[in-house]
Amino acid sequence: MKTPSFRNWQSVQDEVLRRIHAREWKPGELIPNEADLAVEFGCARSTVNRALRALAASGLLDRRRKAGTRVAAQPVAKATLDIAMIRHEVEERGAKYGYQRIERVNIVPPLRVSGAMRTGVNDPLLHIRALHLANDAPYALEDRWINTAVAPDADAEEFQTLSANEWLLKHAPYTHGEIAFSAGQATAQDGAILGVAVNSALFTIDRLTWDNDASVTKVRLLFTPGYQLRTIL
Amino acid sequence: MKTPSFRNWQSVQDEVLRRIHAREWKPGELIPNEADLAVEFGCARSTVNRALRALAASGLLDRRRKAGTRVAAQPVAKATLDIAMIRHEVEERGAKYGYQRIERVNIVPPLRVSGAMRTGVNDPLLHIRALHLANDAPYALEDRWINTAVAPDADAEEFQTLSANEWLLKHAPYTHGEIAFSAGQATAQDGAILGVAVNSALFTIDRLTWDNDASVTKVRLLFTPGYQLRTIL
DNA sequence: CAAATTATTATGTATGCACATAATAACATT
DNA sequence: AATGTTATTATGTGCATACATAATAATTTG
Repeated sequence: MKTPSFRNWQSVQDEVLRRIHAREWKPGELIPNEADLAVEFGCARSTVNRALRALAASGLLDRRRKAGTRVAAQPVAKATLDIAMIRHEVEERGAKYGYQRIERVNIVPPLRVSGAMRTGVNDPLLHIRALHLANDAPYALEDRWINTAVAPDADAEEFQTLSANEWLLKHAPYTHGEIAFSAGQATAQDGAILGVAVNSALFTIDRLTWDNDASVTKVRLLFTPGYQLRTIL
Repeated sequence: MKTPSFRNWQSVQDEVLRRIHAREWKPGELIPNEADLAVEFGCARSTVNRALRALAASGLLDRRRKAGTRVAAQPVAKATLDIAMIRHEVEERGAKYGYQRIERVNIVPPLRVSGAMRTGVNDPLLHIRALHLANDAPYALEDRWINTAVAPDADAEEFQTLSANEWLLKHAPYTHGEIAFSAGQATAQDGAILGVAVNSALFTIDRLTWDNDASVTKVRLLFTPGYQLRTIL
């Protein structure tokens, strides 16, 4: 039985996936090492390494120096979500994007906000509430705090026609962040703005971004009922 | 001004990130090409390529043959979620996992299910409803359809003590899938099982997996109020 | 036998070179 | 000026070699 030749990393990776999928290589078991696979596939060892690297990053393989490479015993599926600017999201759905500022104040935030953002309890932050629209209908309600110690230019921005997110993307780079997805019930106030009944289920995204050790912005987005975030596995 | 030497791909990548972050290389602009960066950094061109590759995959850079490499004009943040088995999710939160089968029948599904799974309109599927528990309290309600043409051994499984997801992970590999996150309101029936009021907001996950062109399983998970899915940016 | 040390192994990476490929720029033709 | 062809360029990749590193296995010591 002559093994077909796999002369590039993509076909090596496809064959590896095929063997995993066909359970020729079972979860938890060691697979042949790079050097042996290179001989078998008729390619260079670094080509095998290149093929296996992404599979390890995606959680399908578990690789250890000396111990070798195993098919992950408990594969954890990974779903990657693109967190796009809301304008793009709306426009990609073929709708017309709109934005309305509801409120903009410079105030001392509640403790849960200053605590999360690690700002001083008496430090004022810029608080902005705004509504995003799709075809003139409410799409998402935004409640945002901006740390003007990190983004001082925000103090001069009205955010009347430009959303804070679009402004921040241009003026306040972040190094990392945290994001959470949940379901919450509409309050009377939020429900009135979004045009939905009290206690409607709203898909909720909470996000906090950091520039190294300093928080940049903390935002809560409430999406109108029917909103779905989709991706592929 | 002597440029420090970056002798490995990680430090090259860190420096590239620093320049992007500091807006030395602005969004939308071309950055020096690989060969020039290699000279500047005092390393091999393939080391630069190695460093830039992941940044392109993560959306920070936009790379084109001949045109060169640009800082992405509109960076799209990517959030990667681990879709773990519910048992692991519960146990990682320090709780005791529990499982209760509610129902198991072999029936012809509604059209929206056979349509989504691309099975015949008169083909019976295995329908399983089950409750996942954390510390003996409801955690998630599962409503699942299994395509027994693809996973015929499921016909012999009772799913009395073992959840369908755990069984499928061992017996029915999939090649790809689709997943959607949303917020829905609890019906009277589901609310009663989950022990929550009608119209409570429930975080909802819909998932459909495929083995090449054949659907494997379609599942809807309803999580009790307070559930959050978190990750980092 | 247990603990410490050494040897070995498989992955991780850097390099230089060569070739491949997509795609832009330059040039030629009508 | 518009269209077609060719040349050039920057990324993408394969290869062979060498070295680095983590970590397991084997050997040595008490």
